[in-house]
Amino acid sequence: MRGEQTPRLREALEDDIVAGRLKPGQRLDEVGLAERFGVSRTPIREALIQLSSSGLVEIRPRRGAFVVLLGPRELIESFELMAEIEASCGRLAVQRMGPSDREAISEAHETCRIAAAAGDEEAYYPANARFHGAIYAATGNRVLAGEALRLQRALQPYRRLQLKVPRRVEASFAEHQGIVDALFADDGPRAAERLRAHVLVQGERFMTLLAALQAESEALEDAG
Amino acid sequence: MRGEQTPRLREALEDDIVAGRLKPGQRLDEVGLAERFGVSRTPIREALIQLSSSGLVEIRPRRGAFVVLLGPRELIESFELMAEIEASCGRLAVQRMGPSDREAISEAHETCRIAAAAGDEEAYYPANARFHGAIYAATGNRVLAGEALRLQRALQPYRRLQLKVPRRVEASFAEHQGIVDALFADDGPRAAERLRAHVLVQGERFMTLLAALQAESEALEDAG
DNA sequence: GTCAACAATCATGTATGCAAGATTTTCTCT
DNA sequence: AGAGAAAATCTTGCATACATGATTGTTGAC
Repeated sequence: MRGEQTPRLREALEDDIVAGRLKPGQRLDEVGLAERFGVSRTPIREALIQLSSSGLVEIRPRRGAFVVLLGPRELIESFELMAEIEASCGRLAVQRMGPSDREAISEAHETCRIAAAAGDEEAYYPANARFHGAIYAATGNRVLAGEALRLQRALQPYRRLQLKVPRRVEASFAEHQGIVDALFADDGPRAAERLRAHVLVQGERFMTLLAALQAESEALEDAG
Repeated sequence: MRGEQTPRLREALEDDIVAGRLKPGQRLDEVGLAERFGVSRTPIREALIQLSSSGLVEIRPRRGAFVVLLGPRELIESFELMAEIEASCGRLAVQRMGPSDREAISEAHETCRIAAAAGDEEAYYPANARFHGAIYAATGNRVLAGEALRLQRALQPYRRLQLKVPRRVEASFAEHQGIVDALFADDGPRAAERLRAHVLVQGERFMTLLAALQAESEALEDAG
């Protein structure tokens, strides 16, 4: 056995969670994961601890590790934090982005346009992540960009649940257009405001969906 | 042996780092720490992994764990992130703070005043942390407040090095006064701007100090 | 039939053992 | 004596073992 299992395991689990193969609330059995990856519990535990620090996993003492399931309040608060950070990124990006940053943003935006025009939600997700990532990178602040990326991933499992919101992709792309316009007009405050609104409205859309789902499940409970 | 060593160890190490008893760049030997705390390496390792995720420790594969020593660039970037988050907190606090929040801010501010008037740097530190913490809490957003607190602690070891900057405490308190004025005048944008400036200027002061220290050490090298 | 208590089972938390990479020391050659 | 290579030492990364708290299943009483 030649070293460095933990990073690989962390990434694999992270991918599984972000991609939705491991669902929020699901329990992560150490022995099961150890068998699945062909390692002992030790590196699995270390990977889980790292994931708990990045917000994707919750470890309850003596109870085990669970894929984080944010409650409504935490979700709202997380989206608000995300909105604030994205707004900051937008303002700073306007001040500092160079030609290659503009190119990266334009390119990701075009990829979004294609996916949106085709109504291809599966393609829109990664394009959207790249678009926002390009804005983070354009700030030139790696610490800030790293925080933004971490939060983006932590919230990804919940964005995934928005699949059924009608015309979601079209609305998102229209907002992107407004953001790009502000960025390329070197209007920092406007870019910040539009990014903030873009993220907050996502959160709100999600909460609406959540309320609908809860009402539905309660109706089922009453019926059953 | 009755469970749950890891959290205790994490807190103890965190305190040591934040309080400066473990200095940036210092190596953290697993065996040594295990002996010191009277446990095996396993919970020590887990605590170190957690600290690495919260930004206080850096783990280099096969090399060991080190108290994080941010380079100039990372320091500037971290202070900028902190400034953005604090600005957001200020703006949101104006929108949402209740009477008890105002009281907590006032109280912490008065404690700062006393420490500043006495020129008591040791007392000013915790009072300053409480003042900022009261603003985070006033946002009503626990996720945001948690992030702000995490960053505050990650940067604490570097703030500590500013001890020798002349009239630092007086300048800081004067800035606090401006922040409080804006907050209590319900002027969100102004509070945000003043908080941003307050944190950024701290970073700049620190960088100036750092440059001076480096010049000094280089002069010593040349002489020796 | 339901609930409670107890026993058996299971998973986690920690300790210990071992292999491999990193570091330091020593030895050799120039 | 200094530089480089080889060996000894040390430390980390992972595997395994074991004890304790959690969970589940069973039995018995009401």
